[in-house]
Amino acid sequence: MGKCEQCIVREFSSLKALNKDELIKLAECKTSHTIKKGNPIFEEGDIVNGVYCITTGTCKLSKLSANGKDQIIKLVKAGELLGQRSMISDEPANLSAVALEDMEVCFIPKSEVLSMFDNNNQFSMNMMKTICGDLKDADEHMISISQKTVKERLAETLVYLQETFGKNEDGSLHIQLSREELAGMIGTATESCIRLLSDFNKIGLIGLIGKKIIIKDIAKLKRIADIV
Amino acid sequence: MGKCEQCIVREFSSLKALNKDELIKLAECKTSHTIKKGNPIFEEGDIVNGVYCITTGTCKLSKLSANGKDQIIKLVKAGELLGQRSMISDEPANLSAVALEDMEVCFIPKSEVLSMFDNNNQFSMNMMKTICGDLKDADEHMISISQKTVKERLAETLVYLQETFGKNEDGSLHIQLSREELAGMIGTATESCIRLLSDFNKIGLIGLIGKKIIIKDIAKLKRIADIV
DNA sequence: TTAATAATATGATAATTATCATATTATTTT
DNA sequence: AAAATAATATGATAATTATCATATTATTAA
Repeated sequence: MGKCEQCIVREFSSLKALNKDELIKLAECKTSHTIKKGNPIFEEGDIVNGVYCITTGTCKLSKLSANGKDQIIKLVKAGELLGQRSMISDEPANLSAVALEDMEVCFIPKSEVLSMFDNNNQFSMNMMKTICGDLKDADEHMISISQKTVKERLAETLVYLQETFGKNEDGSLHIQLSREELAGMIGTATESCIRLLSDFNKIGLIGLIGKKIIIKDIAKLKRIADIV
Repeated sequence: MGKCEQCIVREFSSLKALNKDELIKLAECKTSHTIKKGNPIFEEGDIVNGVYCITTGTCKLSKLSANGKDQIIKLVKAGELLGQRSMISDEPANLSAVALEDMEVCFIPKSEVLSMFDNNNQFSMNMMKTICGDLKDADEHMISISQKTVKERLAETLVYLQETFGKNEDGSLHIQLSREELAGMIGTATESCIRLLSDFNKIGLIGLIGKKIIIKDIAKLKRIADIV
């Protein structure tokens, strides 16, 4: 059982408000889990009786729609918490969380989170701020889907992926998404996504080496995305 | 200065957790305001140093995009609170709130809300749940925009408007939105929205009397919207 | 390694939606 | 009430995007 005190990722989430005693208590009740790439942490409809703290790896939060398309709502990375919304709302999960790479997560039971809410106002406030941030992001994502073209959204998403998850030594995007997943993020058909990537490749904005994507002209991508 | 104790709308928001003493204290620090139809309660970029409790009327939360289109994120009605997100995030408002009809609102200063957070856990929890609900709605709205056609979204929105805001004696939707605003809600061009309303009218799903919209076949609208 | 399967790519086409033009009808102002 | 303005309506067309078909290339399983 790892010590939460020595875990650096907690500094990046609401958990940073916890004091030494709270961290010791947390270390005793949390459970650690390994999730292999492609496997779910939880799925739509599951009762999520606590929150997951991501130690390593990244996952997608997505929802499968009637027509079989998987819309990706958000990517969640190490340091962030997962499942707060369902836990707080006392509702089954609205979205599925699936690992995009091998992950390590710690599960913190609901009773523990609620007791931290009671005893640590800063923790509650942090959690509220996080959820408010998610809400703002969701609103902006909505406007983006509604008012930007697929091309603009693809450009925007490529920039986001590089700036949020970085790149490998060869310059390619570190986070590995299939074309289908990328399409699911920007809300379009897989073929449309592939076609536009091809276009971006032809005009030298990006490079495509197998499934890898290398951003070559981020300034121009930003201009296309209209990120001012 | 009205007494919050005797105000029924508080029962419909997070404020329902407040006890008698808290309500008396609230009545002393709140300020009441009248907002005429079409006027803003706050605008994008404003610092919202508290929350508004809506006593009467409905407003739209929207964001003006670069191309001049006003995307409506959400309608907020009597009994609900307004401005929590900005207040909690300590950020300027991300959206504008504009009255769709004459409104009465009470402004509760931030200091008061924070003190209620500190002293009343149920209030904090209610507020969290509300924001989580908003987040869920935003996610679902996003998926709807991304995966449904304009026709499906229009049907969905008409059903929502009737079920949420009711209808007048003549059967027309009680909430009065211009075609432009309706288009802004479903994320399409005004002309497209008008054209589809025309189509719905021709096949008898709705009636159009001037600007008024009368839902004639809600079951079929639901089927089109794919609300199961 | 070879076969089987899945992912990526591209062409052809259809469907959806936006845009521009222009009526028509309301609403407001003078 | 008449003129001016704004909102609603509809046609014509262009642009965007989805869908279906079919290669081509990777990846996995046998």
